Amino acid sequence: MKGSNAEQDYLESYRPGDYPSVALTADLVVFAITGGVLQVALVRRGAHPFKDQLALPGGFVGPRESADDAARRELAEETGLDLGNLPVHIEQLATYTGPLRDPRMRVVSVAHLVLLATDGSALPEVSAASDAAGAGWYPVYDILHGHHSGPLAFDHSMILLDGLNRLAGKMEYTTVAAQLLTEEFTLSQLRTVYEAVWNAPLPPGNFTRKMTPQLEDTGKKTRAPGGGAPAALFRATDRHIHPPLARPRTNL
Amino acid sequence: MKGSNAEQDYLESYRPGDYPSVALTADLVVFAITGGVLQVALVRRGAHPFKDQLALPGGFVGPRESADDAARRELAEETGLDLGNLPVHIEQLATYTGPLRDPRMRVVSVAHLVLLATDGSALPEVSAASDAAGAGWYPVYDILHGHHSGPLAFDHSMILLDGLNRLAGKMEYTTVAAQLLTEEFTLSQLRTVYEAVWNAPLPPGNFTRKMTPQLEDTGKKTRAPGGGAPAALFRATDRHIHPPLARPRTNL
DNA sequence: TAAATAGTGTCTGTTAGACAGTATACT
DNA sequence: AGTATACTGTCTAACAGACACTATTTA
Repeated sequence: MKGSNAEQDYLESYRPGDYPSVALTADLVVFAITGGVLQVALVRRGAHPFKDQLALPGGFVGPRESADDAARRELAEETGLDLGNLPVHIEQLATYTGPLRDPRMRVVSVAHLVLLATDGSALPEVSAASDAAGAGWYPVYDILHGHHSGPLAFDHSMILLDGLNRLAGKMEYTTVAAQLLTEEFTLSQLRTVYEAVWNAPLPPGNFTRKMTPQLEDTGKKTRAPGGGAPAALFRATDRHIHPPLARPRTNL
Repeated sequence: MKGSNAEQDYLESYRPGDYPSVALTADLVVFAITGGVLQVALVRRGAHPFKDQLALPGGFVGPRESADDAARRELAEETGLDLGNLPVHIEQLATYTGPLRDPRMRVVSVAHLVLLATDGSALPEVSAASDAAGAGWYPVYDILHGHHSGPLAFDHSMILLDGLNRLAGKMEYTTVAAQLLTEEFTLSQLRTVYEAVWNAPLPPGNFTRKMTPQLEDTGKKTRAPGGGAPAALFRATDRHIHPPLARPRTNL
């Protein structure tokens, strides 16, 4: 049943017109931490529809790549970051299929959640994409509140909110938060990530006690930057936190 | 900037050939409980590729519907169930975009997790789909182990596994498990659902104590079926369980 | 010395986990 | 009566939450 006859057989089983076709894009919700604030990478649209409004970066999925491959390629293209070197966390978020979400034509977007590693102070370089008049980092909670910006293009505000909720939820029971930091980090830095994403303060002492057994101790210590004791450097493990870390009331 | 000129403008901004197009399907991971065992609805393929192998039900997303709408329509068509009446839980699971997952052409599948309400004994009716030679319910863990069946068509084994993991994980911190039962249910029935999905026994006493405050008490009681005290009937709420219910070692 | 940060100790209230015990119904 | 199921009580160990306290560094 596996000769060329059978092949001929099923290759005829679909004819053009039997099925609707759609354009497929990979959209990116790229998060990074700066100054204790959760930031998202956005581009400003140069063309209609939603001209001059902010949008998530993204682009078409090529004929021979998966959506995840496309997400990696787009990330490199739109931000100039090379994923080969940097430890970048990418996971599929959700797929948005509303038939009218793009007025031009049927576009289905597979959204991806991307976490960039930073040392908590310097932003990773962001270069403008070819089809965007500008690109930059924006504080997530400001964008979601619509401060100084207005809504995002298409249904990107909803995608961004879904991305934030995914990240915030996953941080309760995994150590994903470490993906927003360099390979070695202190518990203070990690706590800063939690506070930035959850938009709520956490008591330092209890945070240390809860997280320490979930991480790998490198044995190294930091030199204290502006006064204070040197902090131990940890490395992330893929452990599940059980029981999860309790999240305070959401401050969105 | 919003006149018909601008409209003309952006309608020209994409020409055929600028972007690759794909066929979009909605695939269903339909779960139900019978006899304390988690079952999944599968169809047997009548055509190549993967002829005569078991597959998840699904079908093309129409030009004017979202993937979620298509999932609801397919569920009604393939199982003969009317979702207007029954309380059926549907949520998007993930999207599978590997360029070679269907040898005939580029097919992107948005998988959905579907939970059918049963009383724990009778199976919901399943009628064969038009393009499938047979349809039925199969124990999930048997299928995943490949007992008496072999692997599923396409990448459907992975989709099924993802669906199981999503459900099992969500049951730790929500009351989704109640979506596999009728509107009013006893704690024993709910515990049966947990045991079927997690494939592990749970101590009845502690389960009752943990779950009772998460549910709405109807005040009613069951008549005891085969000896034993009458059980209180509860209704599901959308509460988050905090802290989550601990899951025993996975028995997959 | 003063200030800032890291990390530990301590106390209390809550809960999981284990399991015994009691209550209620059917056969 | 015997049995099966529902539910509550009890005990212990572990943990969260709150907060004080010590230690180590820089200015």
